[in-house]
Amino acid sequence: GSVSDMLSRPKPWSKLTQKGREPFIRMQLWLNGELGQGVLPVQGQQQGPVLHSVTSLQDPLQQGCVSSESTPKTSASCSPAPESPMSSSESVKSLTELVQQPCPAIETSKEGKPPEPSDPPASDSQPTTPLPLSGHSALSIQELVAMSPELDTYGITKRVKEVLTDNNLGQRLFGETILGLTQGSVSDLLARPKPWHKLSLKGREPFVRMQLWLNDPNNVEKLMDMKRMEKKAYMKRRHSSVSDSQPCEPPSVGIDYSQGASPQTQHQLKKPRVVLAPEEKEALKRAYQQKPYPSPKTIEELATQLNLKTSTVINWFHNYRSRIRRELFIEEIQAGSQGQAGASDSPSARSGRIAPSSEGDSCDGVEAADVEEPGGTTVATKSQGGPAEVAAAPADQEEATQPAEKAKAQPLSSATPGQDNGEDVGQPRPPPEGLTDTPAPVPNLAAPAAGEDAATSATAATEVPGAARAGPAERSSALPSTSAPANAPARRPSSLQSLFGLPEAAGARDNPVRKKKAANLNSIIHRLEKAASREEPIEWEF
DNA sequence: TTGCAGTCAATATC
DNA sequence: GATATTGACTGCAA
Repeated sequence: GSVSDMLSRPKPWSKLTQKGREPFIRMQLWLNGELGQGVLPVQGQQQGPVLHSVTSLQDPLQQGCVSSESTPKTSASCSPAPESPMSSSESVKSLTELVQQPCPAIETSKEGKPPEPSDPPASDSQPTTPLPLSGHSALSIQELVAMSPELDTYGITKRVKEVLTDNNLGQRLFGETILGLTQGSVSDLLARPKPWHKLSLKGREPFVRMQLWLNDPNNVEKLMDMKRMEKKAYMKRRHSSVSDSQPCEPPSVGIDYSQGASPQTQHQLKKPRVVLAPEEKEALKRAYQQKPYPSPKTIEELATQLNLKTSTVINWFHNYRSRIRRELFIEEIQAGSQGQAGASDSPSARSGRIAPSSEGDSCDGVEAADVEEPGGTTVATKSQGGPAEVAAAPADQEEATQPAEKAKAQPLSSATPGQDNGEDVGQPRPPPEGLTDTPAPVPNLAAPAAGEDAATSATAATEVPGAARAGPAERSSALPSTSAPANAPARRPSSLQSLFGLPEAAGARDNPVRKKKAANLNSIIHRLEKAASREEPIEWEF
């Protein structure tokens, strides 16, 4: 609590008492890398000699491997901290160099992690956590991250991808060896890196590792070695298993996370993964469009109607929101680089990437929805009225939330009130109380087959334009709104486009973009709604 | 308590 | 076989 308070409402130095300054000194030292982890004498004793107590904390850090990071497996990676306490001013500098320059010390592979492939088991206890940036970076990775200068996450991932593909190195190997992440995470990270400033300290870690790895002149070599070793181990295992007539072990080499319980038991214990049917996803997406933050009641209903567990619905919304947010990030990046100096290569390339994701129903629900027709003509209609409609949420409707949303989002879209499915499409709704909303039942799952797309788009469709409009509060912050006043819906599109550097034309068909925007809008709206319902005076920084 | 970030890991897709 | 997608989970912050 104290920390939270201090971080959010720091007092000016001059107003702090000696004691009050202590935490700041600690923070500064920590930022400078002079304060390692260790047990802080919380309260008490350290009184007077603030610095004294603080300095005493250095020790733990300098001793060899830092903990959390390095896996116990092999101690090899824990080289003693070569560089001890850096002076505050220097620390940052050296760190910068460390991260930005060739870093021979990054001993990514070998000992750092999965020990000999031949004995994969070792790793399973701690599947993740590998790597050890050892060598001169005896600083814990967290410290490196904390002190790291802003990194170009997009550029880093781009380079990593290049190196990996050029050398025919897989994500799995790279992830497990260098990042301590699983293949899926790596894939995700490489495909959709978040901008540095949007990352938490933890989220920055993989990027710092990647940067360090890129700086390592022997990076590829090391990874290749690992690859070879894995292969060797695999063959070895295969042989032995065959000869032992053992049920074949999972083919994956290296880190064998599947170890532990016998495969069979494991299998039985595992609960099957839920796989949502396309219709279910559609329904959820539609529900999302209506209400990105459904109330528990709505969730219940959705779950019931879709015959899903409420937790599944909840998770779905969480994941969806979060993924959409991420998509937006990339778009921002792309737009940014695009906009800038012709942003050479990358941008274009990326755009390609994005699109795909959006099309699929990956996360962009929103998108999926609106997509379609270039010209924006979505076939929206399709009102499904359909039966299947998961009636989403009657209940919700009342939720204050909607109003705001509609108030904003909808306006644009709808010139057509009421649209078929009643999805909120509505005209600009008045104030919060807006119970008015038409209950937009959860979209019908059964969207008319007709042009699926179209169908899907239905809802969104109606809002397509809106999507664009969705105005991104968040974004706006990033980009000066070139335009329109917050409430000028009509103009939104253009402003967004400019924000994203999307040519009008392109924008029209660039569904993905719009979708994201729509999603973003939803989120913003939700907040607004919340605020509205609370009647809290809120200052929005758009 | 709620929402989110970051991940894992199963599954789908290429 | 490698990579992409995605439901679920953990931990943290507000």
